[in-house]
Amino acid sequence: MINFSEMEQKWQKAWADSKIFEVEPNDKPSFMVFAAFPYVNTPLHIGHLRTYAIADTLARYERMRGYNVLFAMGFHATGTPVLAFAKRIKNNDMEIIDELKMFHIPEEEIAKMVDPEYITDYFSKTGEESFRISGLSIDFRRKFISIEPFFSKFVEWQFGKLNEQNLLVKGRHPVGWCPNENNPVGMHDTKHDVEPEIEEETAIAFKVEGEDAYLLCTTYRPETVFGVTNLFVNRDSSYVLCTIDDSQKKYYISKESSSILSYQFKINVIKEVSGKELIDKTCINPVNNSKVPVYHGFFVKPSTGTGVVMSVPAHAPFDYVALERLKKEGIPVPVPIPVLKLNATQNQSQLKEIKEDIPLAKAYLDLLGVSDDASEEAIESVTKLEYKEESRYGVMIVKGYENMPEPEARERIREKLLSDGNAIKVYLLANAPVYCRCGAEIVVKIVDDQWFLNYGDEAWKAKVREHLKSMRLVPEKTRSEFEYTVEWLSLRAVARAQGLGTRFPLDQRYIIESLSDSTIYPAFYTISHILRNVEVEKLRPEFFDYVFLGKGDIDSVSKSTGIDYDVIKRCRESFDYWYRNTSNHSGSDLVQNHLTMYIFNHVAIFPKEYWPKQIVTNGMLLNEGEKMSKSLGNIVPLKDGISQYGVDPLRIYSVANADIYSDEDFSVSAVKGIQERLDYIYNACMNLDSLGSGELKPIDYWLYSKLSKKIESATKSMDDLSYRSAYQSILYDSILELKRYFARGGNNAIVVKDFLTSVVLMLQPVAPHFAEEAWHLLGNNTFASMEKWPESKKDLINEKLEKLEEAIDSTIEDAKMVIGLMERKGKKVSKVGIIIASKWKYDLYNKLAEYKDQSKVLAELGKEVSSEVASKYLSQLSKGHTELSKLESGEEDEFEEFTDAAKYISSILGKEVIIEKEENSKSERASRAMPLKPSLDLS
RNA sequence: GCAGGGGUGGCAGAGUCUGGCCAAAUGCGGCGGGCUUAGGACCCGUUCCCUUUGUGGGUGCGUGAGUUCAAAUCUCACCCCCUGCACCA
Repeated sequence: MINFSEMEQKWQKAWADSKIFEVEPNDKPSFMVFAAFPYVNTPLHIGHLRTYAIADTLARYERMRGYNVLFAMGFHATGTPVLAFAKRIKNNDMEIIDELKMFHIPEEEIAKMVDPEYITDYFSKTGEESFRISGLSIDFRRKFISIEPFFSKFVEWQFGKLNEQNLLVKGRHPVGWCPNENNPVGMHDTKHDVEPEIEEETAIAFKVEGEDAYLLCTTYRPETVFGVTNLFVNRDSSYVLCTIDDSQKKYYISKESSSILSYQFKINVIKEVSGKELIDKTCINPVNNSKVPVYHGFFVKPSTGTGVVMSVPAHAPFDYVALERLKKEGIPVPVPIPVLKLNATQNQSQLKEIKEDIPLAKAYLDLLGVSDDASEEAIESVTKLEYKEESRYGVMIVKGYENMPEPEARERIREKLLSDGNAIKVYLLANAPVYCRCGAEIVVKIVDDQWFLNYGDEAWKAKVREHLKSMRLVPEKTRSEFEYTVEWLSLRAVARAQGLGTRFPLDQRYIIESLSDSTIYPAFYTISHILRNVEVEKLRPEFFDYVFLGKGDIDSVSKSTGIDYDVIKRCRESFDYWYRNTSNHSGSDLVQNHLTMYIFNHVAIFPKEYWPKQIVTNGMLLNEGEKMSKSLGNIVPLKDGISQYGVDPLRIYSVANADIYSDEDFSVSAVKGIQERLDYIYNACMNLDSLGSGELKPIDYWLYSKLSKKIESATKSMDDLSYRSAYQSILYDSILELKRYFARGGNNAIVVKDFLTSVVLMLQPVAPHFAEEAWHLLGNNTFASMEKWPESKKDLINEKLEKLEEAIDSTIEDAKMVIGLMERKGKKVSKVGIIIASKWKYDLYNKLAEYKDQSKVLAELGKEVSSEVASKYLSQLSKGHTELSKLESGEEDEFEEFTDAAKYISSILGKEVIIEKEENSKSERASRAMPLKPSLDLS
């Protein structure tokens, strides 16, 4: 068995010593590969390997195809995670400490991780180490961390460029907010890690009759405003009359909501009233001026929305039930007014029959058997079903909106209400209540002085859309997701109050948000190693303008910045050379944010020739069907995985075992299977000396034919990044072919060496250490990593021979089956007769293939066979509709090939084998022989 | 809800774009056999059902319908699963 770790260390050292992956511009075409920044506070586990292994496979392949390839990497450290990490260590949080111990991080190191700087330092070092032992062909000189001062200079320049184009805007934005701590809250700041889900709702104003005031109702379904029969308030709650923002209108809303909404609006309370007082009032429906009374709604919660609800008993189970309960109290209640019906033609709702005279809300209550006095949960479930089905099958019956599907009507009516000034937008927490870790209940706040990057800018979007069309996306099916994201991105907040990173140039109080500072970072790889020797203060905008945009000239830039002429020149040349042909690699989860922003920012900042060319995304590596996660404790640290299985088997597994886009499951037995296959190839290389020499036999040509085809198809697959199918053929199939070659009597050292040489070179991109080792075993002394990808020799492809060999295999299969049957029946088989079809059968076969018409073939029949026999044969051939194609081999070829293979067949079957021609055979089964399907006679 | 991906044999996972050579690659697992002191490794056979001196038939690729001489593959509807939905890396 190969000692993987010994072998891997040997070649990693050799690559590092020879600096073959430290690249500079030369006269070859360039190709630059980079993979998403790993975040610097997590040790790498085998789940991380996949993206990098795929990127490296591409890098190594393109290198073999004649490109000068740069593979670069760096680390991401901006934002709050590193700070949060340090805080947790400081608080002696055992969860995180145990996790670090799982990665074998010594306690004394963990102790030092109270210092953020130490964290980034430690993980960037160990991270690099992990990349090195993964055999990635990275130019490590260019590594940087996103919080290094020289990178900040670059980000400042980037934001300057965005600002020049007016893409940075200041505005309002709703966020989850803790009123106690006065801080925005994300998922990580809440109890039980719930994401505060902010929902935009409509609040419709109903004028109070005879009073200069409105009742403000929040609703999810503005389209039902036409069906409002009354309003509901809670008679036991307190309400206030107030103004909202600068409007002159006065509104009644619940007291609780007035304080919740005060984070969104300027609310000025005029007076407090009780719910009871409101019940005496009558309101006017803004859409049809109908008079609607105000009732007590048992389900109305003052903390939800505005604490005022519009009642649509025809379509809302709660409203219907509330009115029924009031009826029992002897209060006269209104008749439901329907606004939509279920579309009869498409209706697949759970309602078995729809009775026109029963309100849908009632129909759904009956369907689920929920009575008027049921629990709120029960009514809630009816509501869910009804809303879902009405939204799917419902069409409006309201005048002016007839037959309009419900979702469309909802939007239209909402827009109308807003533009007429009859409604206002409010934000609610959809999953309220959500609590901050401090215990306070979270509200929605609108922050005013937030800076945004305006991805909604139409001109910008248009450029992105256009460029996206020309980009290569792998796999292609991610395109629709990109397109969707381009449309969906609008304002993105780019300034944060806390965290590591670059100060926001337009307001020094803020830090640039951490996804926004890493959108064009790959460009920095082209010059980062050069800038290591330049003082940070010298990296003024005009330097970057020249390097990335070609603005100005070296002399003046050199004068104003103090940077050496040659350094500037070298930077410009390096960027211009490397950044034209790039491939960005990442996990598929980044399509919706980072990767799309990557395109946006490039398009905004760089000249067109440097825009992104290719994005490759891959699925996750799972462990036993579960995402590898700290909480599940199923993480295999990368270093452990490598020392246990060897990095090459892991690389092959993560690159070639599954379709690139789908998630794959980590399987120890599959990795072992790969080790064994590498071992087989390794041994084959070792044992070349024991093979013979001499003239080439058919089986040698067969192997050459297989090899040539393999190179051809593998090359195509590699070009398509279909690594799975490429390595299926390069690794798995090659071994099956070699095994068959030897079994079939192949024994030619030169042929096998040619075969292995190509296979080993083709393995180089995924299994570089192994390939180097095998390459040297085969007598070479160069680096396989720098060799050329093998060329297919088309003239060695021999379909005829392959068909004949296939015929031999299928004959063996048939014989095995029949022997099995006979022996099960107690008949002993000692001899297998293989009878090759007569020449005339080949002739007729070819004619039929050509004419596709039996009668035409029969018309030309010669004397060697009766028309009766011939037509029977022909009809057998045309059985099934598969088209026949002309045979390349004839009777003689087949006879010779089978004769040659007799020993092979005999050895597999364990029986004596006799090959004969149909015309020479005395067997009664002889006539059953067909071209490439000899008849069998067992005795 | 919106968007994206997916549902194939005991399991994993190809095949779907470009319909036929697909009872469906490959791997794992199971079973039987060989080798071995034994285990591992390795090698051979087998792994939907029926039938058979053969290359035949049936059922079958989430469910239902359709197109076609022919459907895992194309069309439509439905059901189910996974992922993402923003200021968070």
